[in-house]
Amino acid sequence: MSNVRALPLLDRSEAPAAAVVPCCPPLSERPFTAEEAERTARMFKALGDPVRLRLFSAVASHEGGEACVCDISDVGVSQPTVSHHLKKLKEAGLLTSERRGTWVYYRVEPSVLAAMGQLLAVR
Amino acid sequence: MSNVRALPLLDRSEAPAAAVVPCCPPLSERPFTAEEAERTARMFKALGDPVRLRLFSAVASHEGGEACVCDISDVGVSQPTVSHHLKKLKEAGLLTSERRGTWVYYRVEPSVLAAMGQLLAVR
DNA sequence: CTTTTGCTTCGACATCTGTCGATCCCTTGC
DNA sequence: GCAAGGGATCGACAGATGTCGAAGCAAAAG
Repeated sequence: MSNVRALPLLDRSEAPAAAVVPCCPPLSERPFTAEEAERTARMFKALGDPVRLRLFSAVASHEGGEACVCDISDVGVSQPTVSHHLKKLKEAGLLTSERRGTWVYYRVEPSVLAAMGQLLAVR
Repeated sequence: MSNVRALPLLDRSEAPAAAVVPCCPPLSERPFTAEEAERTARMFKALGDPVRLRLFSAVASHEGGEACVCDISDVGVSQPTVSHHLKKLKEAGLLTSERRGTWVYYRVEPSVLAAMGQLLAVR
C-alpha cells in the first residue's frame, strides 16, 4: 500500500537550480481548482502535525540541510512513530532520504520550501 | 465545545499594520520546540484539506479580499460542510467573518499569510 | 406575524490518523 | 557464520476528522 508519489512540485529534470516552478499559482491569485487543491493540500497536511513539524524543522535547521535520524528522533514519541512521520514527509515531497552505511540521512528539498512560500505570497 | 482561540500570530493590539510579527522563527533557523510546533501546525493543518484550501483561495482571490459564503460555496460539498470548514479556518486565525444584513462575509487575514510565508523562508 | 432565504449548529456515522509494541531488514563488527 | 544496533514495517487500537441530513437561528420580505 501507500504508493503515493512525491509531489511534482518542481520539474527538476533539467531546470536550473534557482528556477522555482511551483505547482500552483499563489493562493490569492484565483480560486484553486479541485486538483490544485488536492495536490497542494498534501504538502500543508504534511506540515500540519506537531511531531512532523519538529522533525522537519530539525532536519531543515541541521547543518548542511540534512540530518541522521538518530540526531532528530528526540521529539517525545517512539521510534516507529518517528519513522512513520518521516515517511509521510517523504511522500509529501518535503524530504528525501539516503542510507549511508549504518545510518539514514534525511534532507530537505529547498525548492519545495520556496514553492510553498510562493503559494503564500500576497497579491 | 471547540473554544479554540485564534492563533496569536500577530500582535494586532497596537502594532503598525505593516509589521509582521510571526509566532515562530523560520522552520530552518533552529529546531522547533514542542509549543512552537503545536501552534504552527494548527495553521498548516487548516490548509491541509482540499476543500478548505479551495475555500480559502476563493476568499483570498475575491476582490477586496473578502467574499460572501454564497459566492464561494460551490466546492462540491454540502452547505453545512462548507460552514464547518469555514469555521475551522476561522479558528486557525486565517479568516475572519462578519455578518452584513442577509449575508455573511469572510475575509483573509493578510498578516497571517505573510507570517506563514516567513516560516518557509530559506535560511 | 408568517414565510422565505442564508447560514450555523447538532447528531450520527464511516473513514482517516497518530500511536505503540512486536517484529523484520540491513549494515557493521566480531 | 553470528550478534548487535539503527531503522522500517506490521498489526492493532483509540481518538480525530470529514461528511451528511435534520433542525435551529437570524435577517429580510411579504
